[in-house]
Amino acid sequence: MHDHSVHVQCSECPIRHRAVCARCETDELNRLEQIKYYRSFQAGQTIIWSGDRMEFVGSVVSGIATLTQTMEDGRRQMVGLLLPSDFVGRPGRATAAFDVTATTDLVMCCFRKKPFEELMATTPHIAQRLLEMTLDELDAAREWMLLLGRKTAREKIASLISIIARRDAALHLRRAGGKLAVDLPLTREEMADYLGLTLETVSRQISALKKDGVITLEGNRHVQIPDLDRLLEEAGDDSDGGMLV
Amino acid sequence: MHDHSVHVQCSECPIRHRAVCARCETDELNRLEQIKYYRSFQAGQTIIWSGDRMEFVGSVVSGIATLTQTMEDGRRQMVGLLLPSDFVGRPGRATAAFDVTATTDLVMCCFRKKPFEELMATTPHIAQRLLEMTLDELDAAREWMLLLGRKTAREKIASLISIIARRDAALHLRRAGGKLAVDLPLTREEMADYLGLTLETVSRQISALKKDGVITLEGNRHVQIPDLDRLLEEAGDDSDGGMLV
DNA sequence: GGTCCTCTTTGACCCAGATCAATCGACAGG
DNA sequence: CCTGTCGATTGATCTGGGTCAAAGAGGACC
Repeated sequence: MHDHSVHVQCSECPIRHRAVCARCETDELNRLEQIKYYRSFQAGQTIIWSGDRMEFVGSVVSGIATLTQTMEDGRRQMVGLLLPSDFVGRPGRATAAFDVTATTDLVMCCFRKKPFEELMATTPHIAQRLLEMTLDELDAAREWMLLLGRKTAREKIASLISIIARRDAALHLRRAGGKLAVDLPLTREEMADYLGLTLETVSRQISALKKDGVITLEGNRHVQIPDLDRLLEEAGDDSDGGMLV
Repeated sequence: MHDHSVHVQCSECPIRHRAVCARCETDELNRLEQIKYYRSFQAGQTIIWSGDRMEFVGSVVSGIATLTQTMEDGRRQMVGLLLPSDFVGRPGRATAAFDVTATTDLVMCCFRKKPFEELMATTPHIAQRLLEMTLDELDAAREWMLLLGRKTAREKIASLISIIARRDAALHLRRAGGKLAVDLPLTREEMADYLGLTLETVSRQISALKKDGVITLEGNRHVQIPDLDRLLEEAGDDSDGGMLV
């Protein structure tokens, strides 16, 4: 579909970011220059919240946003993690029984809903592309459900790290000389919300994985993976899913 | 969108089924008479399994099918429940890291993949309709994730019952005189796989809900709901989502 | 009737992960 | 320098739901 292999700074985006904005470079959506605009959010800023409606659809250019659902008593479950190139928003009727929050400073490439819908109706490509992306997300959600329902805390942590590593690899981010490394873009608490755990358990399991040599830590966020197969095994994934070349 | 209010026997389907086949009656997909065919599966029959690919896309006419993911050691998590009018299959490339199994005798309204894809490319309506449905499924998956990650066993059971009740209501199935009742289409074990529990816990929690008067049981499968609000409260859902009427 | 067989219920016990609480490190401001 | 804040770690204890085991409740079939 896309060729994500470009590493240079995206020339179109008004801000600086680590990875090239794949969406901007190659996507069909890019044809829609007329109705496209960029929007920045600060870390911690809520973009929409339950009951409210989002007036745009768009994709993440840089930074990270999360979708979370919250119960009355405060229990929170993350239901979506939006990394660069991910799409949010629902053409057609409103969705949004969940919050969308920027966890880092965030730039999104947005399209106003109305004109976007009109364009979608006249351009089969757009709807098909969007369907493709939504189906990918649905697949990811289903793997996530397996994780939430059946995996142990240790497996959940290992899965999360390998998921982020996979995403990074897909965007051709850091792949420094054989040794695989990822930056966890989330706090322990956010990881806990992602995995359906408490932050204490997350911390303990990360420590355990470190002690067992599955990962090494540098600071709180930077994780090195000496042996990817080992990590995938810990994650309980039966297939590597062709993660890395 | 659809008008599901018809109660009569669907005149198009070659088989008999309780509810009208909403898809057959009103859907755009129905225009595709030429490439449409019906297919029956026996209860327990596996339709596709991991690694295999499904050669068709289609929607459930009658009966129930499940999508499940299985880990090497046998842990299973249901990731999709296909009730009449639900759609399965992925136009474009193959997905299917999960099994699709008929849990009851099942009839599906199928379209061969190739011609369906071609039709989708020329008919914007189809792709948009499919996108709409996929987004609905994604929303459902996200609520499911909240359930799996954060709800207690009791809340999970109450949620499952209310989800099935909602689905039944949407299809205008049984709504006998004020008192709401549903048939659980799943065994205790299947419910457990749905909810990320064990079958023993499912059984215990159903007994507990019965003892507390939230539901009454008639046989193993037939559940009466004397007070819907009470059930929704037990489910921990903050909104009734306009469930009935 | 009796005997499988599958699904379900119930009991007893245990453990993974939650909860409560203390401590630590990094960093910002005064 | 001290102090406050925020995130992370670690310890002690508790508990919801898993595990293991036994028994009940229908069918279906002989």
